[in-house]
Amino acid sequence: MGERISISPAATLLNPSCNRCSLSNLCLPLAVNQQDMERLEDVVQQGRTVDKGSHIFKQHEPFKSCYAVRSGAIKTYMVSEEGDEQITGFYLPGEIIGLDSMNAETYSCCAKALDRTSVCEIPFDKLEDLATRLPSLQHHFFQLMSKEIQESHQLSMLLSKNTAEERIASLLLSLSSRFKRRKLSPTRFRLPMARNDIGNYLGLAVETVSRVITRFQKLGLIDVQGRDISLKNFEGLQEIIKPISRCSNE
Amino acid sequence: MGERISISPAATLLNPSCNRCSLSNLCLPLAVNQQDMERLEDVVQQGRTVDKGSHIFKQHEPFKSCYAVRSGAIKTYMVSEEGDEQITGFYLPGEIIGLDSMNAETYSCCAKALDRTSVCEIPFDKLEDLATRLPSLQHHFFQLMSKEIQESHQLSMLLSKNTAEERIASLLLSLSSRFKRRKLSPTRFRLPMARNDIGNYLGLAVETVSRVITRFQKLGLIDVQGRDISLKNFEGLQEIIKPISRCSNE
DNA sequence: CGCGCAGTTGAAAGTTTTCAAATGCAGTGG
DNA sequence: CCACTGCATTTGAAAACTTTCAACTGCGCG
Repeated sequence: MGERISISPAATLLNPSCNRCSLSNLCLPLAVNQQDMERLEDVVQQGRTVDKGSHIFKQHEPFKSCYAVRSGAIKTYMVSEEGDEQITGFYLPGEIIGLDSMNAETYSCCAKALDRTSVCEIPFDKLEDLATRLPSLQHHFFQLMSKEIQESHQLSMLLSKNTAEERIASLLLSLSSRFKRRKLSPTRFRLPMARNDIGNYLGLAVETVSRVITRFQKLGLIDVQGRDISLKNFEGLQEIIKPISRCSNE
Repeated sequence: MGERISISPAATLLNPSCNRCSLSNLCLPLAVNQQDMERLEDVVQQGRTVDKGSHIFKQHEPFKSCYAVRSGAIKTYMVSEEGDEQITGFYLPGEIIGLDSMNAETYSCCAKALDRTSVCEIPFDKLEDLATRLPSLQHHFFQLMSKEIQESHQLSMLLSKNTAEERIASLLLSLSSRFKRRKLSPTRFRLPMARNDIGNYLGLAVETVSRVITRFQKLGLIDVQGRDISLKNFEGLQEIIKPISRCSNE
């Protein structure tokens, strides 16, 4: 299949004043000096662009790099022998994929662009090397990975204990907060993924996703037009999900 | 309640020849020189013992350390506002807990001993510090964390796509391979956790767990006596679960 | 303009859960 | 040492949520 990969003509996201990606405060928010900055730029290769539907990497390919999403959106998924996919995450600009493959010779999942997507490549060997010299980089990656574990645990919790409505409300609010983080509207956004993907990710049939979204619409919680969503009643959605809280003092 | 914590009188697991824990080839399999070894020993505090039912740490407590399990077994779980637990993992000797809290000021889950359990404490600040000087230690922790992400993703997959039978077969085989790793019998072992915990972890009602286990017994796949299990038909169990495989070439 | 896929909706079918209750096991105290 | 209490486990039957199957609608693109 045509995995069309091209180099973006101009690094439009670069901030010309310091030659630094405008998203770096999200994916690599490091306080480093000029010299370290240059080292970092030597490691991170900016500007690879992939078309919608193309892979950034595939399961079982040799693991070489992690990637930071610059624009677009990515889904990662594992494939079983029977051929069914399990989506393990959706990744938006400023987020990093490939962290789950750092323990192996090969990628443990596939990464596919949900839209036309631009990524920065972070070769793992160079990253490891630099991290030993840049404590803040090491610290940052420990944090990133730890966060990924935590989020995956929360997904497990969602899948294990929550109803279809709770799962979908939770996903919507997660997307909302991630858009907000990027200074975009937390209440009006376009879903980067198909209903199919939502269902797959949340362990629900497509039809269930559709029904729940329709129900939310009827309840006045959201307003949907295809993939365009606006959250009308934020608190209502929050009440649907069950937030994590303090450990019981048994 | 009574969180009785004591210091083990003698570090019985230490290998006297090199003063190194006999499990270190599992949790910290590093090729380091004598000097680095001493640094490492300065960081890892061995020999804290907790009674069955006691916590090693609790959600929302200040995060200070990760812990390596030396003996016994631990479950980690998150607690929601409503008070219901979600178990995020079972940890056996040679495995490390707390990796999901390295991105925050506080622990993101509780860790409770399923049996009388001994742990080695690994203060995070010292670990980070040493990791910048010991590339192999940094590498090892990247691997550990990556593996944890991967395993959590696989759990998500299990919860999202698989039936009760597949989930339980999968857990049994996971435990089996982890006992094998410790040179214990992979076919006969004692479950460290209650049926309740299994159900919680796998997103099933206790009753379902009980029924499936009974069914496996009737099918001749396993032989159960309370928590003592022997896997009679290993291949049969493997056929029940759907293994991960190569990415489809779409 | 029509094909094709994404999304929606309805009704029946299935797992799994919930509710209820019995049984077993273990630690406690008499 | 045994009865007792409490918790873990098992089992049965009904209820519930979600899935599956089928069919229809809608939108984007060639």
